[in-house]
Amino acid sequence: MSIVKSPARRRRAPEIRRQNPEAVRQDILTVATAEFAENGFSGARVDEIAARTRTSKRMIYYYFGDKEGLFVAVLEAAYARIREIESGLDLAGLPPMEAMRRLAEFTFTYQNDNPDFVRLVMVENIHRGSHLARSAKIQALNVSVLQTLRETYERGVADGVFRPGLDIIDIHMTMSALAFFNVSNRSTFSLIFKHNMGSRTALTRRRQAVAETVLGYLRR
Amino acid sequence: MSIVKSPARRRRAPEIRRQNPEAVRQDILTVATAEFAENGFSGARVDEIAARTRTSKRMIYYYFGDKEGLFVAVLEAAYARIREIESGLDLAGLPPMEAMRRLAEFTFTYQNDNPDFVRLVMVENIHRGSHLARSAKIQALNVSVLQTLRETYERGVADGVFRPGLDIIDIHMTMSALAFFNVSNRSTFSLIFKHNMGSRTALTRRRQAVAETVLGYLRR
Amino acid sequence: MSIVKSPARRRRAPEIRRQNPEAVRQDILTVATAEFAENGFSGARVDEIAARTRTSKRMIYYYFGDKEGLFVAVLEAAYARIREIESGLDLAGLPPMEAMRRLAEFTFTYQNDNPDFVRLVMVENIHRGSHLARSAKIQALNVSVLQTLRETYERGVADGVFRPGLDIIDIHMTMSALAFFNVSNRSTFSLIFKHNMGSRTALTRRRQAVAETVLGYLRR
Amino acid sequence: MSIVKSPARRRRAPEIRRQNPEAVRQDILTVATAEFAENGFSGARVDEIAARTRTSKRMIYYYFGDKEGLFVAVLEAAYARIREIESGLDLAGLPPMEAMRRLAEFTFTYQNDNPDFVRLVMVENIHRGSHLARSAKIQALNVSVLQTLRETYERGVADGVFRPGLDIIDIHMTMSALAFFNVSNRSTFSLIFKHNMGSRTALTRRRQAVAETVLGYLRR
DNA sequence: TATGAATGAGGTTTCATTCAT
DNA sequence: CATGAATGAAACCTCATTCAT
Repeated sequence: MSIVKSPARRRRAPEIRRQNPEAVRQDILTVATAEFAENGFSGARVDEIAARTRTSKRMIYYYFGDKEGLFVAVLEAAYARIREIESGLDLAGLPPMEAMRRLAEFTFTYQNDNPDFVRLVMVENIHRGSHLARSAKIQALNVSVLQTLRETYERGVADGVFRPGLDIIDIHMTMSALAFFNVSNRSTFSLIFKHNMGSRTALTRRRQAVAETVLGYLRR
Repeated sequence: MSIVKSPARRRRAPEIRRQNPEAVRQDILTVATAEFAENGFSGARVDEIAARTRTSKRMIYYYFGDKEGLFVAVLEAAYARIREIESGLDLAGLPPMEAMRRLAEFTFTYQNDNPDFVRLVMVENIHRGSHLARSAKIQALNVSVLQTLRETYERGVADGVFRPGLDIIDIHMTMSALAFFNVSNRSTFSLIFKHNMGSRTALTRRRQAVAETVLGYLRR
Repeated sequence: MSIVKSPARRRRAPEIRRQNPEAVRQDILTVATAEFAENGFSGARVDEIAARTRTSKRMIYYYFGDKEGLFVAVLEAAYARIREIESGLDLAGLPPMEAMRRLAEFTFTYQNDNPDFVRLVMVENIHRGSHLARSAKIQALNVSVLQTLRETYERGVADGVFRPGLDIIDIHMTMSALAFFNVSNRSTFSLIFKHNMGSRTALTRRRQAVAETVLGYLRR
Repeated sequence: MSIVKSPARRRRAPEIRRQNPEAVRQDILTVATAEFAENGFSGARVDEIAARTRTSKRMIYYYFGDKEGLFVAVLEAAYARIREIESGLDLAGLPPMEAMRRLAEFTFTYQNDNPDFVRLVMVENIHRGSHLARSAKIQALNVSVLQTLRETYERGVADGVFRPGLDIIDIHMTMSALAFFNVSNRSTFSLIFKHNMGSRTALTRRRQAVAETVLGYLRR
């Protein structure tokens, strides 16, 4: 009880609104991911995000500070997801050639199955990485890929199946580029060349072509 | 737009401001290209474009109808430029392997030299190609590449230097992807992997790697 | 006529809304002066100002950029008014003692008749002069007072009616302080000492006391 | 208030956080005094005050009801402090002229050493004394000054050193005005006249000039 | 054809305050 | 007593677009 007269207390119906904060955060993050992926940073509407959430607009600012803070959190979560799955691939147990094909195909499949991730990365690149640069977490997340790739490549060189002297980053870039493009440029490419890149058969064919291309580059 | 700090209106004497309408259009288009490429569609500001133009906002609406119409025109002009240069490459005069390398390297170089083109395509893909779909001109512009590519490929197959049975679109996609990614994802990639993709030496190295990758895929 | 189809044109009733921009600016400025004087900078509401104006909120931003820009303009106008009247006092035509009394009384009367000016200066001081510091015009406006004061003082010293060796700024400060306080601290002072400082007789008495005080300080 | 960047909640063990309630009140009051003095009533942020406190926002509302109640308490405490010191001056032991000089100089010095007091009074005047009017304590606090002043003045008149017939409140007002202005209008005055009013030498000089002015008004 | 003025609708953000535990 | 979570209302500001001359 307050020791001074309490001014105008509004009693609200006791809805079941008590949530655990982590769930609220997650709810916002999920909705925001979709909205930013769909409309870009400037095109996304905080109002729209709030409306699709179980909480209010006010909570978005409570948890994430501002629109940019929310976008940074969305990016971090998106990168965290792919890197986590990636590190569970267990490539060490496969022969180098197999392992490389597996990695290339995983990259391709993941990005095709998760166009939101690809679109968020596109959006962030339009903004010249300014949000990623504000994130402390990002740096730690992304080194593991290169490590895995390096081990596999070196095994392959030792086995005599891969050309020596290649740059790990080059290999990663090639895999990423071929996988990424298939999602990122699908709209314009399909439109211009009347080629449906999203069909099941097209995806299967292209995934194989991509793996071939990568392996062709590596092969002795 | 605000007029802050310039409340004193200067009534300009009706000089002969008669401009060549095509020049006005071009002026607007040039400025708009930079603005859309820099900030995306939603992030671009009509006011900003008008301010950097030698004409007024009214003219933008007069010539292009609305912001979307302007963006469509910007896209059309950007595609027209690359296709025009592409068709001047004269690949028919070169042996197939050389011609393919030339085409891959040109694609890579052009996109690296014209990041605005790449960024506009990214932006349009974020919008799922909706503006391109409104354009009548685009369709006509982009078939020629495939034609050139097909001829070169078939010459190579006939000469026995290329594998038969490949899909022309696959080849084009591979070239585009590897060239495009180098510009489109430069910000995030550089940031995450601490790898400067824009330096002169990095570009030269990567261009060669890209050409190798493409040729490796084609080679018998 | 536009060369492209015009999207959704809303025809508004042809109200008489065509204003000359200087009038619009003045209208906003007048209303804003009252609002800022009444509620301070943070307490003032742009919405409220707009509502009392013949134009819209949007126009405030069009002409003044933001709330701070508006406040700066309000301050500039307020200072301009008092300095303009001040410079019309024609003190040079009076004997020094008379001239000083006239200046002290004018200062007192003006500030009592224009509490908004006093309150704006209070508000600006709460903000540590940050808005005034942004104004280019202010500096030029306020030198003339000191000049007038100096001439009068020196005439008085020459005539043997004023003590020599006094600081012009000290004299100005004393006049200002005594006049200002009567308005600035009226609320708290009246409340605490049960003394109505605003009545006609109180003002007349106090004005004389203030003039006496200033002249007492100057007198040989 | 936002919790940004600290999403990991620390469930604190229910330590013995039992604080002396008076200490909590004082803590809040100290912080609030600084915040209100710095930013005015509307400009002050309850969140900010809470953040700088050793307790939580809830306690502010528990002890003071609302923002206005807190401001009233801040004002009361500020007035209580100056009046307490004032009553300890022991002017009765000094000859009238000395005593008056002492009082004028004390007023000047106290206000210059306690700009927060001056600023709070400014803020309250902007609000037309509405908070002070709500306070019961204030009235009792401020009569003593006049009493002291009256005794001193009458002694001076009896001694033949002061002019008879002056109004006690006039004298108090003159002292207050000259002292107050030096703090209240320092920002704008310094800015406009390029005169540093806060330096040690400027303060010493001005204090003397103020005392002279007051005594000049009183002197027979 | 050209320009500054004008605007409705909606965008992001902030604030004092209250609730559940 | 104490704390983090929650919130409605309203604040400031921006945007694409149109109008009057």
